[in-house]
Amino acid sequence: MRIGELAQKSGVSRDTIRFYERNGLITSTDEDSETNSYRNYKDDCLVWLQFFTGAREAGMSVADLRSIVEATAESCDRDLARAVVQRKIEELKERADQIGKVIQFLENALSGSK
Amino acid sequence: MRIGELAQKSGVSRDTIRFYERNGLITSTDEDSETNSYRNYKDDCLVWLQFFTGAREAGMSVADLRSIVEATAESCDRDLARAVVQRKIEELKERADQIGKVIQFLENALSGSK
DNA sequence: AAAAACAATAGACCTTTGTCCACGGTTTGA
DNA sequence: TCAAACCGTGGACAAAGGTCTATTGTTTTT
Repeated sequence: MRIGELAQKSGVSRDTIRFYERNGLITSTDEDSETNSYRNYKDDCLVWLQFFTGAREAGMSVADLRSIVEATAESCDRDLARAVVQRKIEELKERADQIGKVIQFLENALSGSK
Repeated sequence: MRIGELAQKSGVSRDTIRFYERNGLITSTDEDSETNSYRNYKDDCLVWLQFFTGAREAGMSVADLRSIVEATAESCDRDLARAVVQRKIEELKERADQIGKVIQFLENALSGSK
């Protein structure tokens, strides 16, 4: 599929898709190298983009995402991928904990101000 | 206390404290307006700064923090403050949920790649 | 075939969140 | 008293994450 379709389906703007691509988060092929230079995306790009959107909301950086994408590439060591992803999971859990603490603080503030 | 002491106690740099102050997160008084223009901070600034640090780690923006600070100011309506803080708590919970989803996705990816 | 819609690239621009620096005053300890 | 340590201001700089525009080329639609 072309970028417009992918953008529409994923809810991620064309510019952002190209930005992600420049940053190694997704890849495309040239759909027809003789006539145009349009990017062509496989269906799994859509899944990735949806993941990226959620992950960004969860506070992961583009660099984080790239390291996951890279580690899980076909060519890569399965154990390495596992380690990288495991590490990111740990970081996410820490962040979730931190959020919990902040919620606590705010709830205390609320009840303390009664 | 002066900015250096506050910085040292809070672990927040002087520059960042001034930055926060410019952005309405904390306030100071002029310790001795005749001789110098040094800022003077009350003890509760330390508590705020510690909260800010945790909240930033949790993904809250400086603007978020400012709205909390403003709403909870003495002069403000108690109910308004409650509403603002409640809203921020909701947002934090949403973020925590989002993190949970991302963790799920990553764990699936891990077990799916076996 | 002509217009409308879509795509590519390069580069400018924007916001957020700080950090660093230079320059000039103020305090403080030896 | 004199240097070291501290403080203030203003402004430059930076990195991240996009967004927008201009220009040009390709498809599609009518």
